[in-house]
Amino acid sequence: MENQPALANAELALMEVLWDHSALTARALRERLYPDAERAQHGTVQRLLQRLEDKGLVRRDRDHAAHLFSATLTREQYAAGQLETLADKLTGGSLAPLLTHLIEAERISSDELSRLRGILDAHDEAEGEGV
Amino acid sequence: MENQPALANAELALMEVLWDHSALTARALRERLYPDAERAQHGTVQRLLQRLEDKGLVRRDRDHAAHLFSATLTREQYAAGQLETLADKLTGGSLAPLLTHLIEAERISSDELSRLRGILDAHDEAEGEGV
DNA sequence: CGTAGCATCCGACAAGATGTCGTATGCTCG
DNA sequence: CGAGCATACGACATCTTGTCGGATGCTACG
Repeated sequence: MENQPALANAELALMEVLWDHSALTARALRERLYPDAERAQHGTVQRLLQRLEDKGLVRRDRDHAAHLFSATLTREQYAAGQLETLADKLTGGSLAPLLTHLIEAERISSDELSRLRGILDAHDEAEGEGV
Repeated sequence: MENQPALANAELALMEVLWDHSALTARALRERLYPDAERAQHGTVQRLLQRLEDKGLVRRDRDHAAHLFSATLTREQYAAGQLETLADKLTGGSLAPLLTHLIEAERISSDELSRLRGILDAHDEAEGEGV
């Protein structure tokens, strides 16, 4: 409901790394993000990390000399949140209009379509078992 | 493909008006966007309109003393484009992961779910008739 | 204990996007 | 022609983002 804020390029790039490696130090992050940097750029990473922490997307484990950083959300959770935000802003929270158009405009492969159908069906089954 | 750029607040507000009224003059737009403005703010609307035109989201009919402005995309088209952009950025273009999470997290009402199912089914039928 | 070395913290800044104006210029109609 | 309204557009203040650089802090080792 609180509409996850969108991430900018460098922030997203950093999150991508965190999504692929459960917990990393700022140094490890820097090595992956700026492998061939002349300048240290360690400050840059710290800054990004701090702002991401402020936004609630990164958790910081202070129990080590060099803090360990990890994502608070999975990529899928973040993505789903962005989708909700989008729907809230544009279609009153409803996903149907978005999907409808994408399908009608033939922008969704049949593979993808059957995958979606599979998701709905799977959910139906779960439904039967009560929550 | 070309990833429609996202719209900021004032721009989106203006598009909302255009989506509700096929073609309007800048003046009509201003009256709806800033109904109780002290200052004229006509320049602001013109500026927004111009930037939106640059982004390709607004079309301008110059055949009248006061140009007539209209949206080049429907709200649904724009929304669908945003959804695609989102999927491209976060899930390699695939929608399934987004939907999966939303459904599993019970963020989609059953109403919405049957609507989605309806969309998929409708598409199946159309399928049979060839393109 | 002192200090080298690496981490964190945080102020600063440039660049770009946004929203807002003000003004110059242009068109139309009486 | 001139009034009145439109458009064109430069200018600005504000925000966000990405980047540094330097101050401060912690740790480990001689």
